[in-house]
Amino acid sequence: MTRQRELIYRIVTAAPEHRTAEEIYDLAREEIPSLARGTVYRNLGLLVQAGQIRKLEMDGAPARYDRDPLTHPHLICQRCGRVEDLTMPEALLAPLAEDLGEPITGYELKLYHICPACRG
Amino acid sequence: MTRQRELIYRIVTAAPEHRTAEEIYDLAREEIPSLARGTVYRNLGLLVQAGQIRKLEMDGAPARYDRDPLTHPHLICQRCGRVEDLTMPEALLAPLAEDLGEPITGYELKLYHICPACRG
DNA sequence: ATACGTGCAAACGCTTTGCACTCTC
DNA sequence: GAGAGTGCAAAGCGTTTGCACGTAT
Repeated sequence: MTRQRELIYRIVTAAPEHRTAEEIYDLAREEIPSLARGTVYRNLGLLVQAGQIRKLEMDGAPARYDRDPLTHPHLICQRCGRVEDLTMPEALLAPLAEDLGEPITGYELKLYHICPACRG
Repeated sequence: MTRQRELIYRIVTAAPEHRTAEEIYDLAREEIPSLARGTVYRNLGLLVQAGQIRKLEMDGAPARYDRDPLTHPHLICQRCGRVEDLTMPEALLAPLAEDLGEPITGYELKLYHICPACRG
């Protein structure tokens, strides 16, 4: 754990925000101005691989990073891209998986809305 | 509807496959060899906007196009990227949306597995 | 003739990567 | 002093776009 990686991890996990690599990069440079963008991407990748954080691909927008590595659904504002975590009764998905007769290795559920702030 | 757009639409809707732009481009050039990649992207975009087909963003892989424009879940092979359509009892999502007390403008549900072919 | 669509190639945005250097153990 | 991690800049990849030309009304 280098200073850089520790900082990046701290930024992702400190707040419930789901930030983009660029946002993390900007925040991190307040503390380590020499930090390189590549280092941010590299470390985010490593943290994801290590199961410490989660990457959220965003449909035509930069990916965002979630401090909670466990699978759970997200509520996404279609206007500003803000992401909120949802809690999902596992029971909800079970019947669907059962119908398939297929072992499911994971899932991804995104709900879209216009957040109160954007609704005005 | 030009010849090119008609062809692209036909390729997407003819088969249940969820093809990438590149695959569609290759297939289309068998019929119109002069077809440009840009034309494929442009027309796919227009068809999506017109609500005739649906674009499926694929998490770090090229997008795929679905002949069914209606929202429905997908079963995706993590190894080869193959996509199958699922039918989702609307009733399943309703309680979740209700809990939010938020108007949902859309959803996206992806289930992941290793398809029989890849499982060997 | 007028508007829309095409082919081509260059640009774009996000992300990854090769490299030489610098830490750390 | 060996191995991992960094900063930098260039490349990569899927996709988009500006432009001049073609094509269909």
